[in-house]
Amino acid sequence: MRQDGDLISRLSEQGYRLTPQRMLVLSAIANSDHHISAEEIYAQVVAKYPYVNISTVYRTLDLLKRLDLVTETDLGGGRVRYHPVDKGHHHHLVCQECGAIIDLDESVLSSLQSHLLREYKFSADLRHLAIFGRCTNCNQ
Amino acid sequence: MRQDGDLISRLSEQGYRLTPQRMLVLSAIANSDHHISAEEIYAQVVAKYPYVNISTVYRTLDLLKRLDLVTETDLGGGRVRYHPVDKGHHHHLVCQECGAIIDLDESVLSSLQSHLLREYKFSADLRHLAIFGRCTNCNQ
DNA sequence: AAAACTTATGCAAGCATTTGCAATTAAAAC
DNA sequence: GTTTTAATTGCAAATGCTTGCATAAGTTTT
Repeated sequence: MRQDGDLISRLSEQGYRLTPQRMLVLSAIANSDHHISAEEIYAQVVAKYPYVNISTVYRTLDLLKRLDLVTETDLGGGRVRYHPVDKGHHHHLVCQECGAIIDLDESVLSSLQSHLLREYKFSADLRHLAIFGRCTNCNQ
Repeated sequence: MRQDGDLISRLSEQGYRLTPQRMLVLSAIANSDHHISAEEIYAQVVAKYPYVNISTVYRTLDLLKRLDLVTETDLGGGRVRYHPVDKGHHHHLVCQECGAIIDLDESVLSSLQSHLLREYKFSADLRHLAIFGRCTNCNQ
């Protein structure tokens, strides 16, 4: 709980206003123990402060992405999920058959990252990738 | 031109009906020289056969995905793009700054694929991946 | 502390895509 | 060749997310 101080101070450092709406979005993300969706954030925010629009949630998420404070990952299921950068990066293997999600350490993709930088001079953002496929069970 | 015979025969082999709508979607994909979007397919289809609904286009694309005849790739820009599987797989490095797209040979990810299979028993679908990041120019 | 400027929000409309349902079409059974 | 059954479509509504615009709130200048 209450690890949102970091996100909040980063925002104000950079000259952004700490509106009530933003504070609520920030603490919803910081206090969540999983990869949270915009809809889930919105539900938490509205519970405390009813007159907030969901577009404000999306705009705040957009800001946090631009400032590299949260990562955005599409884990399937039709909605994108968010995770604070300072809680560590990792990747996900998503089974398209049963929906199982296997967490993967960041290091698994680090050689790919350096390969792309060396051969293509491309700085890949591989902080939070979802790789789709089939897990052992579903691959029979 | 006219490489859609393959897609069409594959569909009928598997017992699916070859409706006019499907034929038009199929030939739009097969005759396109780039990664085509649903909206582009729809425009081509409607030009020849006006009473087609866009949901039919999406449903046909869905069918083709399930049958592994086309791949779906999110290259950014808010819409997903489609490509026939038999025209070869490759990956894309997408620059989030300038939008440049660098094509990447399939082989670049084959060692990752075998690693995931060996270590995690996960059969990753790495046929047509988009990796986001920054190209040389935009990375200053 | 009022005026001028900038930032952030709410609202409504828009976009790409999906889905439920009823109507149409084709295939299978008789 | 009807009847029964199943597959496919169109339509309209819904979903997740984005955007334009007017209002509101906060900053800066004077």
